[in-house]
Amino acid sequence: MQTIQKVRGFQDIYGEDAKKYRYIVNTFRKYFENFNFKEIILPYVEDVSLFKRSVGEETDIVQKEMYVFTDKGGREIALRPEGTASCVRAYIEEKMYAEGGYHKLFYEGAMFRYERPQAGRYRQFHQIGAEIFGASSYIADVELIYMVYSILKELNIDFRLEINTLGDFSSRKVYTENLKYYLKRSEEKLCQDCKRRLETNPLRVLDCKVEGCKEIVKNAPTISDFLLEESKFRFEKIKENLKILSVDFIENSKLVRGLDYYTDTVFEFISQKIGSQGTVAAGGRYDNLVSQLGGPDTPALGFAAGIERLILLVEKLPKDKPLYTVIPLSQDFYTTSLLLSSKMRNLNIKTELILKEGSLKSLLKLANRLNSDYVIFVSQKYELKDMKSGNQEIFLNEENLLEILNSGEKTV
RNA sequence: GAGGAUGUAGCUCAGCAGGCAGAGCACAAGGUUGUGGCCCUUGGGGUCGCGGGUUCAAGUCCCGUCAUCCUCCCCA
Repeated sequence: MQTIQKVRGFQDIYGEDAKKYRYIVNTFRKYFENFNFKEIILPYVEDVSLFKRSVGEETDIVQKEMYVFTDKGGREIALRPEGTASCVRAYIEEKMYAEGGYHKLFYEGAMFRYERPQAGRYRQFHQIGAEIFGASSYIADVELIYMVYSILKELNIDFRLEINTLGDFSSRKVYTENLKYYLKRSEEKLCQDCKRRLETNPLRVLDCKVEGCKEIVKNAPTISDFLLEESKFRFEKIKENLKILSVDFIENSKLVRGLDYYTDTVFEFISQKIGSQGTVAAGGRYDNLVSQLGGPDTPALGFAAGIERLILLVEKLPKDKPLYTVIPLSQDFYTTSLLLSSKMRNLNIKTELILKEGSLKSLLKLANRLNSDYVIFVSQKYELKDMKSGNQEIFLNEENLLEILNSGEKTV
């Protein structure tokens, strides 16, 4: 019979990777909790137009990477390619703004983009991210960056942080026109990709790695000449405060983001250890997006991290609890073993009850492969064996054994 | 969407002048009379990714296809 394989670009995450996945998510959640972000559990599908209007009609994500289908009611639906759009939609639709103040939300889950699979890049991938709505102060930018920085530090990942400012919508628009005008004059010397970028996203040309393009970009107008005082002030304050918080960063005036909605602050956490330019987390401010999607004028900012990419970078997992493996020495002791295991688990002891039959040798071998720290042989008596030292101690009744286990003193 | 590499045992891979499909690890049994790891012996395991073609003969050559990895593009 022909076996069925998983769909291209999709993956089963199990074993060590699943452990890393959970560890990463739990670490993020711990910080979200401490920074008082509230979880929002979002749908995996949205109306296609949501992404067209937020991510940008011209972006690759919308143009060629979205999973789009028509449902039985004739609705044009997309599997979400990112989380921010849904978050903003929910903020508006649920009228959170009506409560006043500001809102700090986080989400986690699968995203879908139809693209060529690569290391740390899948068609279904997972992001964890957070958004802040209604906070215009630069202190929000600082805190968001600081939080992500702290999380990645705790995960013990090797990364660098790059930050930039794109200015507000109008000055960015003016700048983009100027840049385009400048690049047009040297269009012939640009690489094929950049000729295309000139039309789709001129800012991207700044980031091109081709020598010829780098040469042209060198004398191009820079965004800083077009920034409003307000934007300059924000950026300076952010840098100043990040330094005070001991956050290491690199100012990269060529850093641009692929999504259309960013304004002012943008940042990227990059690790050299993975390919594709190595971005593991990124985000920025998007002060116009909420109103653009029909909500009240609301400043906002956020970030998202790619969990698969982080899995590639996490090396050490926190230590597991010690494992106790219960081996009944014959079927006569199955019931006794079940009772013992159940009592151990009630004491919050990680307990593996051996579920198969076989020679003692094979069962002990199995216990060894399960990385058992201790084994308990069950017969008329109980024998506690320390797998590291090989020492054993005999207990004549369950009570005495449980007492020792509960006290945490392994005398063997 | 463009370019390149690779698919042989559960895993890592060898085999290519077309000529009986292999090794190490893992697994199982035993050596060791219910006690793991180290060592030794023996054993079970394969549609050589899939489909077609060339040939007396194809894992090996040719075409197609699917999948994986890498470089771009793009993104987290």
